[in-house]
Amino acid sequence: MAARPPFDLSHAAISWWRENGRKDLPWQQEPTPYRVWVSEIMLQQTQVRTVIGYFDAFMKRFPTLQSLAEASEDDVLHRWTGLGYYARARNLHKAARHACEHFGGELPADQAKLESLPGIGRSTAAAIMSLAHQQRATILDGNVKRVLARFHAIDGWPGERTTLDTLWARAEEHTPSQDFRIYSQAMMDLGATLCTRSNPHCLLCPLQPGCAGQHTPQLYPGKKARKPLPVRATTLLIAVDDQGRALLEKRPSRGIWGGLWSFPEFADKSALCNWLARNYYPPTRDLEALTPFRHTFSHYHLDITPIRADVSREHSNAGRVMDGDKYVWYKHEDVGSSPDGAPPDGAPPDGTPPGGFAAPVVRLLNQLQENTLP
DNA sequence: AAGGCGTGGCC
DNA sequence: TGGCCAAGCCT
Repeated sequence: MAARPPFDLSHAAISWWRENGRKDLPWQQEPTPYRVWVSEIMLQQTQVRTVIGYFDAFMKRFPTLQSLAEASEDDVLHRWTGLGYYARARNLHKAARHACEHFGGELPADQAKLESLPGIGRSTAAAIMSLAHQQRATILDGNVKRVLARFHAIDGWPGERTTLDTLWARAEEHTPSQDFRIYSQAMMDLGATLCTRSNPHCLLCPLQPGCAGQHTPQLYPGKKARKPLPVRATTLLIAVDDQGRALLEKRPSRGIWGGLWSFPEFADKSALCNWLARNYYPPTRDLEALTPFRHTFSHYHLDITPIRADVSREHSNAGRVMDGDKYVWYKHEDVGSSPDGAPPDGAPPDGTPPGGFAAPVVRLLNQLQENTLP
């Protein structure tokens, strides 16, 4: 079998850009170091559409590096209003003054010197070097990270040192020695228009033939590793009356399942038993815990132990429990096969709660209905 | 090195 | 619908 020649990423990206790239952005006209610099700062964590509304006005007010340096910080911040990340504007102003003071009023064509200016990091410095000074330099912004992470199927979150190092290494390797200016712009355009975070257009992508992530783009770049969620435990009382109704409790509006209907919740079995004995006669037989199961929230796992207790409402001293606004005896065959969604109005204490159910409660109610509680 | 910084768009 | 993310950098 003949070895396939390695896919030439930069060549493919450059060819694509010549045909399909963006060439009419405001900062691409007269790409002077100053204009490229201002645009790159504005574009940090900010989408092109938003920046377009600010760039020309800013450049009109501060047409040169000198004019920016001579302006007051307040004036600069004023022109930045609405763009967000205002430290960018303060740094821009500081850097302009520094450049006037120490770099002869010009932005240096030197990556290290650029990076010494406040607000200019490795990638922004490279963008200025490449796009404005026409020197070979490697950028790695969010677009390029996404493109390269997919192209090389690089696992891991780019916020991690090792992942970031890998991405920089790949980025350096791909940077051509010719047309690096076009290459830089092409990679950003690919990330912004085709290799988007969601719904990338792989079929239109010039890198698709060599892309290791083309079938699973959603895996890249990797997401931040979540530290393992804490585990909490709770106990739910499934009190069932002689007609098969279950006691539900309306939860307080704050906290988990706020305002939803749930089974009465207790810290543990003994708290549950105390409550049961206080409000009903002690159950006729020992309470057996049902099979515990896990419900996961965004911020913790909740291990739920349901405990069923058959109670007789004839023999209850439940007057203080039976607050119709907070408790209801519920049988969901009265309303339908599933308690999903908002049940129709019902009159407590017998009937249907006028609100939603906590998710695990739906599961338990269905099992109760089908008599399949484990 | 993890978190803060702003606003707008996405599903 | 609210969490996640976007042409990052600084501390």
